[in-house]
Amino acid sequence: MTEKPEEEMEASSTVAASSIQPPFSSQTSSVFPFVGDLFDADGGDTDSLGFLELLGLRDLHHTPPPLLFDHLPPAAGRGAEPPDGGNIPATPSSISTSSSTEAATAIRALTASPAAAVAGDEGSEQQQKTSKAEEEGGKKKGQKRQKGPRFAFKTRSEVDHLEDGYRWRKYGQKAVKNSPYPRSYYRCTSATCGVKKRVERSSEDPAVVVTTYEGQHTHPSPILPRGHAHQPLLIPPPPPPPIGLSVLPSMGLSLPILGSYLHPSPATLPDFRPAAAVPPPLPPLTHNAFSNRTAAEAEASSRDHGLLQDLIPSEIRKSDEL
DNA sequence: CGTGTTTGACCGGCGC
DNA sequence: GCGCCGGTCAAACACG
Repeated sequence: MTEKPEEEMEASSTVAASSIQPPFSSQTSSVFPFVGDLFDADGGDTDSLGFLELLGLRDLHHTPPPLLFDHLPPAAGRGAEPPDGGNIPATPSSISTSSSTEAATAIRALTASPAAAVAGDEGSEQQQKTSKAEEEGGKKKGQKRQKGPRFAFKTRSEVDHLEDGYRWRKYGQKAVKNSPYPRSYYRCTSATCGVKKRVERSSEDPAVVVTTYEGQHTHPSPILPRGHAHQPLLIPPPPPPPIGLSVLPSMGLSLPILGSYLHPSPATLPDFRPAAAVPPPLPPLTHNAFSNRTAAEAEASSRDHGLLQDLIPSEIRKSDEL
């Protein structure tokens, strides 16, 4: 409720996220659809490409892919309203185990308003504390404390907290009004990273987890979860995501990647555009996607494509290369 | 012992 | 000004 204004703002600026059907089979439905409109703001040529285009999957987009969102109940997460929580479903293991079939994830990328984007910085860590200073220093009371870029997306998963390659520390949990499910607050464990994320289940559809990322990772390499160290998560050095540009990995990226996007170095955010600037979180990769390739293989490819290969099936990659 | 989770309290923003 | 609510802190606890 109180967040409505904020969210509405985001919603208006971000528009509904269009989901793209993953090139992968339904199994890898964990791919996320990115918000086309959102990124559309960036360039006019992005017809229905949106995020994917940014990711460089233009070829894939040439065919308007069905929106995953369509699968989600309109009301899920308050429907049009951007749910506050959005997390990146990045837990390959979780996804693969829990929702290989219902891994369908819809992403809703939300970005803070331009002002927010500008104001938002990695300092989100102490947003609360700093927010005060900010408000006093420059912001007005009427303005809600704006944080760094935010994007939220929905994921169908049994697990609330999806692994995205980064390590998160839970620092709070609160019951949310109008929702039987509590909202969990996570913060990147990296001392220098102030990225936060909120995770909550949709009251409309318990199967849907809404994850909201806030801020950008300042560290290039995501940390693999302890228990998942053996997982073939490829985390190539974060390709400096040209914000507001066009090269964002689209689907297929593992959460780790997502993290990278979240972490475009502050230096690259000079003129950060709210919607187009922030790449939406990547969809939780399905382990399946990885399983198809060997780590070595992926690694090799990662050199060329960075993270995309992880997500994109070789077939698709081929087309991409072509 | 280090790391992460749980949980109640506290703080601040916002609407009435 | 008051109350509600979201968000965060921090101590206690659990686990490997």
